Amino acid sequence: MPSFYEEVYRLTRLIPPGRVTNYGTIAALAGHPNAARAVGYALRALPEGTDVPWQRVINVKGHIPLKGRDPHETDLQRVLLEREGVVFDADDRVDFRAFGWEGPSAG
DNA sequence: CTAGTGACTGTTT
DNA sequence: AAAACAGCCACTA
Repeated sequence: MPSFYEEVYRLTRLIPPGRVTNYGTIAALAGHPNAARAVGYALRALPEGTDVPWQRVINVKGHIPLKGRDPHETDLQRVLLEREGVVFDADDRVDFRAFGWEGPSAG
């Protein structure tokens, strides 16, 4: 039985390029719809050179808060997403209605 | 097992 | 809309 972390990383890798999703979705796909906290905890533990597209996982606000983390990481998030084709709003936020990813079954 | 912490989210003021 | 409070889960000591 895979650990919660492995599930989170695995599901995060399923997110197609040019799409984004929130922690709640990943948590739900992992089997715990209210474990968004734990999802963020898992992604936070990821290194820089990881093969997990953590940048495609953002909060309901549309981005990752810079609290407790160097702006370099969060800034990289926007850069990576823009390189994938994701467009940011005037408030540096992503529109889930345009780039939101509900899950592998949703397509 | 108990206590503390956090890349979250929803409800209430 | 912004701030404050409560609920949830997993990791660490």
